Amino acid sequence: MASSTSAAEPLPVPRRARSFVSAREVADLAGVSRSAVTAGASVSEETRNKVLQAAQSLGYHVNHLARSLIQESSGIVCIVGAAIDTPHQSRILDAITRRLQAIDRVAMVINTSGDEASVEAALRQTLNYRADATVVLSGTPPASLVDTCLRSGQHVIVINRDDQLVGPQEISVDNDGAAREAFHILFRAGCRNMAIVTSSAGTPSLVERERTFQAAAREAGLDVSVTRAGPTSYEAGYASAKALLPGAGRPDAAFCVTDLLACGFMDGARAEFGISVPDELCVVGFDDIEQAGWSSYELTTFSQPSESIAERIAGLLETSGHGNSGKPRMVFPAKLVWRKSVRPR
Amino acid sequence: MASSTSAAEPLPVPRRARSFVSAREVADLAGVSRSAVTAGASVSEETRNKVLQAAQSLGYHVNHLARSLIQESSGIVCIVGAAIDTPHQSRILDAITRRLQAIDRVAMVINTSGDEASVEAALRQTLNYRADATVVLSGTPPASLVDTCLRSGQHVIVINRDDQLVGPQEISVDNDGAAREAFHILFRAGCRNMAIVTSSAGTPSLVERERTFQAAAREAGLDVSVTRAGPTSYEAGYASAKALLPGAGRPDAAFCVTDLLACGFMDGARAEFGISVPDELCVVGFDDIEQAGWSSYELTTFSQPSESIAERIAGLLETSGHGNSGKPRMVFPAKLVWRKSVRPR
DNA sequence: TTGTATGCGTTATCAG
DNA sequence: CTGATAACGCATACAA
Repeated sequence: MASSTSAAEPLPVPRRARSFVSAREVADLAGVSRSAVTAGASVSEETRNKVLQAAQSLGYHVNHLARSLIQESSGIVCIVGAAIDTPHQSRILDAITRRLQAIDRVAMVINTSGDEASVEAALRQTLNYRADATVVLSGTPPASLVDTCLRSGQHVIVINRDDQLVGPQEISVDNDGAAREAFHILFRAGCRNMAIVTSSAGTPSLVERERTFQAAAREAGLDVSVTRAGPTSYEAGYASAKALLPGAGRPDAAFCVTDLLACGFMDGARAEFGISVPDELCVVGFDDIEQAGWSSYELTTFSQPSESIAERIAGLLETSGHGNSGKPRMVFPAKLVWRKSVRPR
Repeated sequence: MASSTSAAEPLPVPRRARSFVSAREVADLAGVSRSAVTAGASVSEETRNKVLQAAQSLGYHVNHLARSLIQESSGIVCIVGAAIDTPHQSRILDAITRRLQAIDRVAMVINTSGDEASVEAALRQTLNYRADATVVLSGTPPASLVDTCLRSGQHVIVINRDDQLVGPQEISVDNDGAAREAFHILFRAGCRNMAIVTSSAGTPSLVERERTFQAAAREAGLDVSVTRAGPTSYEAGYASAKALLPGAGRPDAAFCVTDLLACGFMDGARAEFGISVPDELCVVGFDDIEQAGWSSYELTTFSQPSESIAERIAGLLETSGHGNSGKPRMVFPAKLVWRKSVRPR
């Protein structure tokens, strides 16, 4: 300890109340050299133990911030997403954060659900904290965002966004195949007057599902109606039912591009018109959110392989050199989950 | 390019492919001093513009990692939570991340849903990245976690955990008041044979709701049964209904300590026994998750003020000195949301 | 206003 | 194994 009463001392360091201890202090307490603290294997058992004990008693934790200054990797991965309180998005966020931890990365989540102005500010965080990569979940697409990240040489991974962006690595689900399959199971169920229930959001994957379903219908010589009652929500699904199901030429089937829409649609059909599913109306959803399996819905839908997507992200992060090159776009199949909202056969 | 064939060159700096630009480079391009780049106000309009333009064209972003090395604050806030894919938890996570961004902090989320072993590892991240604070959401309680953080002088905020921990600042919801109110509305609805549906998780707030409800019943001279069919989930609620509702002395009311349990319970009651809610069975939930408002449930429940909690957290972070002292525990009321799962009057 | 020095806690390298 | 030293990018203080 320095003498505490010497008044003449300049005391150059204000000695702010640092609560974290440095490797230097550990070395001092252990009575070893500074290098011995962070040395990997080249230390004797005894030295190692002294260091460990000192670190333990002082509560030492490596400062990743300082480490990242020199190393190429910060260990931080930014997850940019909107509507993370939504069943599907929260599940994928859950899967990603778990995976990330498993490979010793940490997730920094940027919520773009706020006002659009804050998106820019939020994005800056990604760069400010020198994230190793940025994962953009489907949703409101901050178009300039991806570009800015790429310009800074960041690793960008984009999920379920089929835009023509070059640079980012893309992971998505086979929306086309699923939409086509959705049409066929409805067709085989005998439905000939189908409707598409979607939202006004214009999310790429949603648009694709709509377009492909419509194309499949056209090929079969069928015309389908499209309803857009608002954002991608339960309420919009309910409102769609209210708007679509009265009248004479009531549809006998609905392809809801999202389970949330589907749940709302089913509830609207039942509560407002007493329609029975699947006897009078068949419904197919997308995402396989938890609620799709609840006994009030028993919704036939397509599951998004959250775990596989998260695993893939982890893989990309681990193998990636600095470039975004090499890996092609990855498309996962969306597996059909048969429940009871479509008549069998 | 350096000559690639000169064998004698020491080539001291490997010059790794740095993708991020430093303040030095901005200064060089702008033709100003290094200090001028990060200087706040003491810079001429002209200099400022040159700097801004250079920064823009180079794609410069301040390195928070380096900055945090010298400053007291890293701007990082750790959110530790389990089951973030759950309606209630995901909503609160959503609220917190939004608030945090509004006050220029960034959320690092640690998912403790994985194996218990990873919790320790995850916790270390908090310390490693020198987070300004750690917010522990209700859920699996890593007991030692809080302690370790506090020992490192970290700011710890704990939500809905009424343990006797000293040190952390606590934010919670008035579980007692709500549970008591739940009992009384069921009592006033004429119910005399009540059941509590809870989980085997042992989460502090859930335990409190159960205990208080039971106490209120006892005061009124009533005996209530308690069912625990598993974790805090829809399935457990469903299973509880299956276990509880056959038999002779079937309850006429259930207080489900969570909306997820309540939804499962209602579905079980209807699907397995054709019981009508609220005519034959009244149900009260807790959390006011989105699904509680869906027309298949119309669940009477208590809302957790996610936004207020998030706001409070932001407030604590902004005003807090280094100590955890001063602020008392904050308890928010849980507002009753009347819907249709309890008979009126 | 600008240049320069110093420190933050690491990692990496090298001489003893 | 130890000690010394050079980065890393920024902030801060001080001198020009």
